[in-house]
Amino acid sequence: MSAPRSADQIHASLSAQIVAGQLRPGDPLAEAALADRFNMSRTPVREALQRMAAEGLVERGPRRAFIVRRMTPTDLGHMFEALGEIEALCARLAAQRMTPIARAQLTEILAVECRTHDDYAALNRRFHEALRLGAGNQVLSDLLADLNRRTLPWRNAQFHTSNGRMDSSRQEHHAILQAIIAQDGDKAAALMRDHMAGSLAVVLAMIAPRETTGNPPPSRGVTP
Amino acid sequence: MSAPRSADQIHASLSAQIVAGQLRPGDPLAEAALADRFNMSRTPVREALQRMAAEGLVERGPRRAFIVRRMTPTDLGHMFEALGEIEALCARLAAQRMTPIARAQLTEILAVECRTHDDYAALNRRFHEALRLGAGNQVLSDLLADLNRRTLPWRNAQFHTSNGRMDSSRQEHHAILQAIIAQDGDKAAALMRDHMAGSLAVVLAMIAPRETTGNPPPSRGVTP
DNA sequence: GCCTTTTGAATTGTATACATATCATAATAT
DNA sequence: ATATTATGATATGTATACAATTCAAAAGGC
Repeated sequence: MSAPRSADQIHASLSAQIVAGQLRPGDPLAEAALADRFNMSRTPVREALQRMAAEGLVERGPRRAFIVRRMTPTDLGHMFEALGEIEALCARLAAQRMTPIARAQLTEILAVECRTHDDYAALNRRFHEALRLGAGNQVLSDLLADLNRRTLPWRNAQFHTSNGRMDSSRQEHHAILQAIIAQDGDKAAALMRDHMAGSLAVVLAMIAPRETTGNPPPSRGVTP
Repeated sequence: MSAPRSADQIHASLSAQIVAGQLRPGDPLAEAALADRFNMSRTPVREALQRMAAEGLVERGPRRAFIVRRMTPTDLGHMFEALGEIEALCARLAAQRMTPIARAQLTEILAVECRTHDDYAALNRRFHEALRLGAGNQVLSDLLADLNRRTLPWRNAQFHTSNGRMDSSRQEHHAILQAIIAQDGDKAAALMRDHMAGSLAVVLAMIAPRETTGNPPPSRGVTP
């Protein structure tokens, strides 16, 4: 059996709280307080925080204390651009490389009916995941997963936006699917770029007015 | 003054030894031995190793001991493909965004004469660095820096290859420069993709015959 | 003879004590 | 009154002791 390592539990718990918005950018992460809260010593807490720092989820604040990572508007723009471009790159590779079977599975994913936001979030996740797998590059897939995790605290803001976004997002997914079935890599990439830009513009518009290095509106639900 | 932190020193030292080939893939990194070698306790050694693990330079071996990261041939292919594609992406963005001044500086970099391999390695580094800056995206720039560090142990093998590669690499650089001056993003990206593929094919050809999860030939000099 | 079980050593994971740096507060001199 | 310096508290950085786990080797049963 795999031994339960304390540091891993802390890492998972803190990461989840950060991406869920329960811990917000700028919040302090004092070692002693966390050790007390998890009923553990500072050592595994430090390990978890150091790993999260390397992953870009937390940063150093005053007194070299760890704080939940803040983002300048410029940082957010760069991160979302990188996310969109690499996702577009994966779409192009997927169009070139997916097997007929994989294309059929991708079609199946989009054929599922869903009404609630949670349903659609799950569908959306499956769609993008299938595309990442279809690109056939583990490194790019890992990069996307990382960027997704790091932007999740900010993307969750999309929940409150119009339901219309859900419908247009779905149409864009189908357009991308058609391009992939046609094995038109450039078109798939261009469509995916627009798709990501559209969904992320909503986030930026919601975040820009607020102070950006501070706290994004806490909420649940993801609709890229 | 900034306090000298032991963990940072160890991290820098070990990272340098790994990318330089003095520590080779699969080599064990026992905590006690390293602590003894650096005349420090295990705590900062563990911190350095954990950060390097998150950065992808080391991995876990038997007994959960840290070892220098190994790579399957598939992993290497994925990593080099990701490197080439993102570099191409940056070239396209740079073509769209570089100011006339930045373009002039890029031209200057390529105008410098150089005869030794070290000279050319420096020129090459400056060229790619200028392009990353020109893309104007810190996140993509960081991603490239990471991928470069992680592939450095394997790319160093290129040193022994023919001098002809240096000349053709130089010609490819000039072609990319022309595309950027013409602000032709797609062409710059395509040229960069070919450029990276060409230089990395040399590495793969040299590595493929050997056992790939083991050790790359140790050497110095980089010529992407 | 081969497989299973047990036992042991060696290494990593965790806890705690101590050292050190950083920031805030207050006191003092100008 | 303001600026500067001293001083103290609080949090992080490091060292060391202990616990737990893992792998290997040897002993025993089939």
